[in-house]
Amino acid sequence: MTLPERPSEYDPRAFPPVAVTVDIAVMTIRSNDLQMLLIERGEEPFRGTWALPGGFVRPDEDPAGAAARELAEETGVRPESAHLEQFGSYGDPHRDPRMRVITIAYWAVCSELPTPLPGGDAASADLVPVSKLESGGISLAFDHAKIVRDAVECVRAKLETTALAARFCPTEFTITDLRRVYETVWNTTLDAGNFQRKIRYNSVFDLVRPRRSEQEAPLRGRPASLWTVRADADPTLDTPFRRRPGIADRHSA
Amino acid sequence: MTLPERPSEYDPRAFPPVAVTVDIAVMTIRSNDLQMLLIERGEEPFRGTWALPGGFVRPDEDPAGAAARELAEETGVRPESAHLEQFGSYGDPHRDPRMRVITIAYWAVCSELPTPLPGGDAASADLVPVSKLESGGISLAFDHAKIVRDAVECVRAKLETTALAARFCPTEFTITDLRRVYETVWNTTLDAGNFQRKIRYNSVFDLVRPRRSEQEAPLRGRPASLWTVRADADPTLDTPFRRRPGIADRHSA
DNA sequence: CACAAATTTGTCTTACTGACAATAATACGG
DNA sequence: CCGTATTATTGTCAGTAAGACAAATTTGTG
Repeated sequence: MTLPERPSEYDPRAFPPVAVTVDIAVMTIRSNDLQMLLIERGEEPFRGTWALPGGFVRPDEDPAGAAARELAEETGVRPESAHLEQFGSYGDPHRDPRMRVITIAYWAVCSELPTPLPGGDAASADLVPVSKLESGGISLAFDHAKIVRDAVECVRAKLETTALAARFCPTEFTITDLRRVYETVWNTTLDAGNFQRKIRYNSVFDLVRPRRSEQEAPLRGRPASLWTVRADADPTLDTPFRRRPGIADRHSA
Repeated sequence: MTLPERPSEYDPRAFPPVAVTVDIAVMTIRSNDLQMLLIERGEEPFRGTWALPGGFVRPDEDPAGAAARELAEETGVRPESAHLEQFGSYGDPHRDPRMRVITIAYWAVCSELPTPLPGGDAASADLVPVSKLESGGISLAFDHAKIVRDAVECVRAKLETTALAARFCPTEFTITDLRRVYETVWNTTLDAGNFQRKIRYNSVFDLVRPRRSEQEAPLRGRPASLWTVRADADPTLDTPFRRRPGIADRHSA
């Protein structure tokens, strides 16, 4: 059941107006750190405060389309080069002081985020380390702090069961690249040898070239082979990776 | 960012009206079958068609509150006796022929669902086997078929990592009760001995009484001990249960 | 050529799973 | 009281995967 049955309520204007928006938590790895794209609000309320990029769902648009459009408009990320996924809705009656706003939240993961341009309605845009957001070092507009927390947890959890980690990398990547993604996002360290084995066993990953090409990052040591993900989406891993609670924390040192 | 910055767009009435609803996929186990509570619509559109219970999010209400209220109103389930969880939003511009309606979808799991009363705005309400919904034997209003599919998958997946299965049972249950939940929801069979071991090892479950009390169902055989879940919520299992693809299908015979 | 720095492979121990057998506790019918 | 049916619980054993390391391989550099 979606609409009430009493005829008086058929008239949409009988209800106070509601706005529907999308907010997008775009994550990437930069300088060995999980970072999130935030914008600095140019208008009240929360002028000058950091917030998630987002915007209205247009009348002819479904939310997923709106998210893809906003992603392109505000971050310059081509929708097909990023993984975009809905993870929840936030509709506290007073989350926006101006009026009732229900937002549908998406997370996105991409490699090679173009340097953020202060386009759209944002005063400026920047990548912010997720660790700073989690430690409360940066306060966010509206209820975006909670949305960010939930988005990060979604991505962390999804690394366990799917090949999402590869979305942080270019189409071709080394196993070490992939391991660094896990280590960065989970903020932990993983044994290189054991990790190698898991990837190699997983039918989701494909060996592309036995040797990494030139000019790539580590100029010393044995060159690594290049791999890809077999399917386009984020396929589920044959055997999941589990985050172990007791693993040493890289930042605790 | 949640609202556009151009002053002309501050006025909510500049936007075509949008309605926000919640829809709830209530699941329980009845007659050894996973069943979902559906209502038969009493009004157009889709009069006489089965649909998920749900309704408007009121102006002063957050979506979770609306879901809990509708759950109580339309199914008689006390919110604290069920596990209610949001799992997605559905906002295709034409999912409701009358106007733009965005719905926030919840799934709920409970034991002992009171016999559904055709209250609220529904012509009638009934429990329907999920197998019938999955086989396409019953067609649903709006996009509720997809919502149902997603809800069932959410619950199936959540059985893997959390103690949600216990929500299908009364507070005290036997390990066999719990195993039947897994078997029913996943439509599979599990080895009783191995299942026993997993539950016993899991710190989430607590032995309550060494012997099941009288008058309980199986009047023959060795009586089973009673167990509970340690915490209130649906805590994550120490070691997850994995759905194996190749397990024998109980309905294939 | 020795060395450093990576990647990759190997070894060994431990833990968990799945299949299946054995034991324990109860009801019931003689 | 005894044997049998039935269910719950415990035990066994082989196969698989994980974690901790160690070793070998491949390259660049001095």
